[in-house]
Amino acid sequence: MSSEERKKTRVTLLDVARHANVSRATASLVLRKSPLVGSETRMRVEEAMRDLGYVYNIGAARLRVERSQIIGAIVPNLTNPFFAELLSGIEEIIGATGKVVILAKSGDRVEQQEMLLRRMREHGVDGVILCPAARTESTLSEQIADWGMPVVQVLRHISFDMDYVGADYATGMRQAVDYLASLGHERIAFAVHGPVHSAYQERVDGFRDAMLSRGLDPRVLIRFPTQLGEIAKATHLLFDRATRPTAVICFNHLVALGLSAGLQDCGLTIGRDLSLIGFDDVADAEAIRPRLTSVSTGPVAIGEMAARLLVERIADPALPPRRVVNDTTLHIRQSCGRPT
Amino acid sequence: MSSEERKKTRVTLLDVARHANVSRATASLVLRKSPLVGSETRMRVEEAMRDLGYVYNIGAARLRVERSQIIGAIVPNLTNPFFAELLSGIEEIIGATGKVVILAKSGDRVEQQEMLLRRMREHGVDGVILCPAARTESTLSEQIADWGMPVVQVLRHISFDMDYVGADYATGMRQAVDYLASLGHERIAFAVHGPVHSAYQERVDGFRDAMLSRGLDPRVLIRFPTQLGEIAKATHLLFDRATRPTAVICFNHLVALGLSAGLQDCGLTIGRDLSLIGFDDVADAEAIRPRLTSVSTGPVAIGEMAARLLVERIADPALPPRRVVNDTTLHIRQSCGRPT
DNA sequence: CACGTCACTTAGATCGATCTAAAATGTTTC
DNA sequence: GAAACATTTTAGATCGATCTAAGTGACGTG
Repeated sequence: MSSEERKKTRVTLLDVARHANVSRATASLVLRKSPLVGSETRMRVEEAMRDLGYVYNIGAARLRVERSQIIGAIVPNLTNPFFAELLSGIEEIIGATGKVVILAKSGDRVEQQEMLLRRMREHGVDGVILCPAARTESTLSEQIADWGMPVVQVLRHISFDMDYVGADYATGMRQAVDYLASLGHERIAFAVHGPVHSAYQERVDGFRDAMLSRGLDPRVLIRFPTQLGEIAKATHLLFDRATRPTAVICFNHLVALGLSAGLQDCGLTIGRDLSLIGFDDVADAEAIRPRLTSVSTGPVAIGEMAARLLVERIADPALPPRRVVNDTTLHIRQSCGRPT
Repeated sequence: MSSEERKKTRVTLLDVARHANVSRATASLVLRKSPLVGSETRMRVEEAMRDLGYVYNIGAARLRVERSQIIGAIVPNLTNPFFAELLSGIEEIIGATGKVVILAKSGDRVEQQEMLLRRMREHGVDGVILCPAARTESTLSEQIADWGMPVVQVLRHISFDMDYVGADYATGMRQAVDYLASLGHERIAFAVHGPVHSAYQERVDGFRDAMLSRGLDPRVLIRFPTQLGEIAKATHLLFDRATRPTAVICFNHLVALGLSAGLQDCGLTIGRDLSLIGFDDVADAEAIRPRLTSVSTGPVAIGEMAARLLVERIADPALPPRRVVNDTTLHIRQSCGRPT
């Protein structure tokens, strides 16, 4: 019990076994709650574990059984609250199953992502939840299959051969466009930013399709800087073209936040001078003023679902690949009005 | 090379050795870049590794050497962007040293935290960065010492015997109070929320000391709900007392965001009708309108510093405990004016 | 009383790396 | 040509768990 004795060498199962007058094998059975051991023996062993302050060594166990109880999560970055919420959902579910999450950010760089995947394999992760970096080759999925590593794609996908959890961006776009159109808007811009990936493409395509089916001009894509601070300063991009839009749909929470700020800086009143619709709707969104009408994609729920899928995939690698596409909902608040 | 052969049994160092016509020991030396092996042999082994698609098994290695290359990070939650930024800093530094971060959230619950610490010990983490849950007993530090586990406290501290990295909340408070006082404010409220812990206490004490040294009444502490959505709705608490404050200092980013929204909902103009100062200044802060004057604590830098300290602590457990207290800076923007 | 059954218990091999101590090989030196 | 030395290489034990296959009693039965 006292700290000095234990400090040098960690307490091992063999120590426990000796202390309880049983064999290592029996102690191991107690550890794994096997029904084979007698209740009197079980109690003796459990007491010995407490007495000695025994700590299970998962690493050693993993050498025998093929299960590390570690899963990996790779996201582009963490300062974007959207990914933080995603991660929160992942950690919640994985933690509840007794596993542990290794966290890493790729910075949307393919080489970094490759390095991280290797590192995770070295750690023997049971599986990985991956939000693929922009420009990830689809051949990565073959490599992953080759490695025999269970992987769930989240938010973005590079292959149909791996599980995927995301949101229905196209429908979200349609909801936004339809709502604006119903208010009478015709010149609607889509404010995009960041690298191109499947989620980007789906939003852009969704925007175009929704606009076309309304008979509206789908070509007004305006590209904003990546950094939040720069977006507000670039607000003028909205007005640099011949025909000025009466409404803007934002690519994500960052763009919405930036433009909301930028428009106010220009002295414009959102919802009156220009209508604004956000995308993603992270937790902070409800505290922005003016209240932003926004398409919600539910990052926490996506993270939870991805974690569940990964757990199932690990349990049964032969399962056919599944795609879970969450519904989006349009939260109508106060940033949209009739065009002027 | 082809996927079928390898799928059953993972490629081991022994396979590599055989393929390169050397012993397991030699292959191991190559792996660890020992200068002992001849350059011709080294090349042969490295080629074999590539040919067979060998992946290092850290878990197996860890059984011999006492180093898992895993560190743990425990934070109260992840949806608060403050902690997400902290984590981003941690991951950045730990990742750069070739280690990996296990992430977990305690939900500010002591039992959960205890369970997580145990789980991390089972995984043999080399050390832990811990933001202690509220109401953590200071005896935890003795247990941790007993375990011989390197731990760095971040943002909150429970003991002087462990390393600590945080921000100088007291000085931050003084900066805020001084600034408001210099504008002529005398009735300044401190809007707090959440559980009580060292960082909470330091802010409260800092507020009181700063107010007292200006000869102002330090007793106006107003407690707001924990959830962001509730804060805005509770804004009226500011005006429920006999003498209404002319300025409010916010406990953190969430309170600042909530009150900023709530005040606007009341039809008040921030900076004119009431002055508001934020605390923490996460990345989003620069995009809030009106621009919030705010005390910045630099979460990313704190995370980075904590990670560096942990790495040093792991390298030399005998080091005396250190405390790193980052300076805070007051970012003056537009949410404060003269009292009316 | 021998034998089969039931309920536990255990010895020893095993997972994939590292480490020690010794062996093999090559090079100088006298 | 042998001893001394430097340079590489290796056999085998080891880390702490799990797993297989076999062992030990106790008990009931024909």
